[in-house]
Amino acid sequence: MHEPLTLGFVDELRPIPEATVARLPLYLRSLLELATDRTSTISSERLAAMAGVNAAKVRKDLSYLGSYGTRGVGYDVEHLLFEMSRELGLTRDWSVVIAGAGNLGQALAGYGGFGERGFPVVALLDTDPAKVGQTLADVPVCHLDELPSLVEAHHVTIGIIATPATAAQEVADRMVEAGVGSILNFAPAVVNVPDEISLRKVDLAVELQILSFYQQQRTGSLLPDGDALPAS
Amino acid sequence: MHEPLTLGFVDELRPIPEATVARLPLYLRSLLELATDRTSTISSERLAAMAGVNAAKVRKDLSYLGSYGTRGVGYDVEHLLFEMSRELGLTRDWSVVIAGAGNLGQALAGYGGFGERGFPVVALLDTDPAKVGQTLADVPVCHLDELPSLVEAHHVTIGIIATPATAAQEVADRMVEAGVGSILNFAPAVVNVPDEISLRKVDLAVELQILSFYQQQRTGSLLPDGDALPAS
DNA sequence: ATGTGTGAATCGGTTCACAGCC
DNA sequence: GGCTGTGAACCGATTCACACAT
Repeated sequence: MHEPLTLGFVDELRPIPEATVARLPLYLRSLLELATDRTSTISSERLAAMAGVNAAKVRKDLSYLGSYGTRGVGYDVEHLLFEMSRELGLTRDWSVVIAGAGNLGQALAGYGGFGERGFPVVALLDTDPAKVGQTLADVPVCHLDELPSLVEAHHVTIGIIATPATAAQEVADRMVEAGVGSILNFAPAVVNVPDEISLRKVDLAVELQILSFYQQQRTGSLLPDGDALPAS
Repeated sequence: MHEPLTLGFVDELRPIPEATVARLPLYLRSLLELATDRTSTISSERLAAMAGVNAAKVRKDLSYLGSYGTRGVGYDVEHLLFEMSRELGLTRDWSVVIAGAGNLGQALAGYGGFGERGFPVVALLDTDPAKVGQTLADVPVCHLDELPSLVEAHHVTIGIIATPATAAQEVADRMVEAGVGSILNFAPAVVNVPDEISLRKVDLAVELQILSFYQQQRTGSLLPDGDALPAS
């Protein structure tokens, strides 16, 4: 029984838990707010309140980045902001393409939040000849076949899938083939990618169905006929 | 303040783990696919492959719903579909309002996926007088002040927040006040709601930042100067 | 006195492995 | 023989609680 020697690739030798990684952007957002407020120092307690988590979690999470706090005082906002941005890889831009120039794809392209936060959208991709060549939300619509050259020209690292479910796997395959290293999938379909590619998914209908479950639990037994709450 | 030890409300006496609830919609999707294929029976192994999880997880998850499988055979697709729909509360429609008639709100309203799956969007809400009164993507745009009457008239149970971050908490408060029981928040802000309200969040920028982290880990050490592959 | 950093305890969820039923 | 259902083992993540630094 031998360890598969630090599996994967080299990696720096700090194993930041996945759950922590998922929260770092929350802290980052809070820190940015504090920075514009000219707040110079923040305690785990207050940062926790801002990020919507508890203080113990904040301290443990931040400790994975290093010992950037000062006992009895708190964390220096600027310094923490810097270290966290570095850790998250936000000291540079990461170019993005969005596959699927439909409703959702266009909205995502037009959603200011991306470019501003260091994720410039370099193209929308579609196969519909009526769409290719247009510029929607300031983003050129290219044919999906252009993917490899776009990736090369703009050093695209992230692909967003906003196509119908049926096209999702095909598009993902082509993204991986073209050299995209990370994929965010909005299509309601399971997509498979090689282990070395990062994949996250957001399924809007699934989110509603989860809410439906809990709603059902609360109202279900009381209201067989699906009417609203009786005024308490 | 009458909190019985079994926290919350009565509930049926099976405690379906949160992680399981979040996967049920995935199974549901797979089962719907199977049903249209006229497949009558499915093993945990095959269902797992379709849903992108492993077989042990499928069996444990499904066992929370009841013993609906047949040893040596598998699960009856139709029956499982029925039970799962019931459990998820999908035997009835749940009306939805979307706050924020901007880019994202409009896209969500136009996203066919919702209405089709039992979540009719009854209104977009905004405070911009230029938008109120229009019909976008077949959905009427109403003033946010209309929220209480809309909730009452259409038995709205789910609110989607697609406003700027600054408006999110205010909108959430008004939704809760109006009687909405579940909220899906797309705004990049932490919103607080009472314990009895279900809240889920989807933050697009956060998703990209998480991908950025892992991308960084892989390429980071190799490319001190922040440029991409030394092609060209 | 205050608030971080972190081992230790705990919890929820996943995986294993096999008994039980078809 | 094949596949489900489920205790038991395991693993990652959360929470606790306190020593330690300022």
